[in-house]
Amino acid sequence: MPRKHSAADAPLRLDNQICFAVYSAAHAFNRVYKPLLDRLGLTYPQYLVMLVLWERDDVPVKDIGEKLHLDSGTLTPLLKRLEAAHLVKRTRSSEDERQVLIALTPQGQALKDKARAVPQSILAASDCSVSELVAMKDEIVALRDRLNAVIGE
Amino acid sequence: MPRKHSAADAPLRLDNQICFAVYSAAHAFNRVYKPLLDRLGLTYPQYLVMLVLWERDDVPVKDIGEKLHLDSGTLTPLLKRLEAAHLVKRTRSSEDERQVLIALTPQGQALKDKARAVPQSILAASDCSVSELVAMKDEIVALRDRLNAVIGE
DNA sequence: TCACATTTAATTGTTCGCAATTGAATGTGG
DNA sequence: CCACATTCAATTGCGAACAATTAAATGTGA
Repeated sequence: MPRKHSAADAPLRLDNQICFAVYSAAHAFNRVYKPLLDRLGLTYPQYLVMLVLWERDDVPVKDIGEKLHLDSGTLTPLLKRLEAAHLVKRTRSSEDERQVLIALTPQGQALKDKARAVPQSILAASDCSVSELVAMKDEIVALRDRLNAVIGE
Repeated sequence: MPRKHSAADAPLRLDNQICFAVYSAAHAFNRVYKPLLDRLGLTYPQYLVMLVLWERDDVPVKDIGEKLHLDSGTLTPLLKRLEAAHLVKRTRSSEDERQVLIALTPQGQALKDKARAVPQSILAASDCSVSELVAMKDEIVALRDRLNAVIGE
């Protein structure tokens, strides 16, 4: 009775790993987003930062980091690039000089209108109903939060 | 009737984006994996390459790239680091000298036994039944494949 | 056979992502 | 008031990830 794989190896098989499903799905999203975001002059992580700022402007770096689960080592250079692109302004808070507040420029605000086309294109590319996507999103978020709970945050 | 957000903005809200759910879940996985893989001396992408090689040894770089959706720009330096760690051997194929074949060293093979503990720890961290995880994985893979179909691969 | 296209890795340059450290500003206990 | 810890952003260094290019090997058609 020949077997291609040992049963003991099943947990190590690539196709059985949910982490690889998530990892490769994230890269697939990135590739779908790329041509859309190129038109806005943004990378995907930059787009995420803009999403945060379009919801609430003039926030410290730390708040952005908490929402996106990113630290200053990632955000500081990214925000400097957004500033070089004239989409945001970085200013030290006068109340607390440790903080740097990130505010949208008029161009940064204006980009929001062009960005509205993006979620529509992604929905189309997903080839899936909105309700299915919402259900999946909620499941994935729940899993993510359980993982984050383990590493204590 | 004051509203915090315009309904027209709903598609742009961070928490409504499945892509961000996937993106942040991938990073959460990475953080859970990190202490486990540190013990093996591997990064997460290196672990993925080892998973491929533990299933099938002595494969060209291109095959690894197709399974993991990565290109030579990512894999070449990664494989050189695995070679420097004495886990793999890189040799030009004699039949087709364009190809570089990746083979496990005895140490690379031996690492598989230490790696068996990893999926168990991840399962525990997920705080979720195996059947639920399998169902989620299949959904995410299906979504990923639909996205990949759009960008043509 | 020979020009030409294709395939395969490697290389270069840019941007993330994170650990670890630094330095300045702020908060706190004695 | 002052030593001390904490907070916050910036910096440094390393490892992905990918686009674009290069170079060598191989395949193909006239």
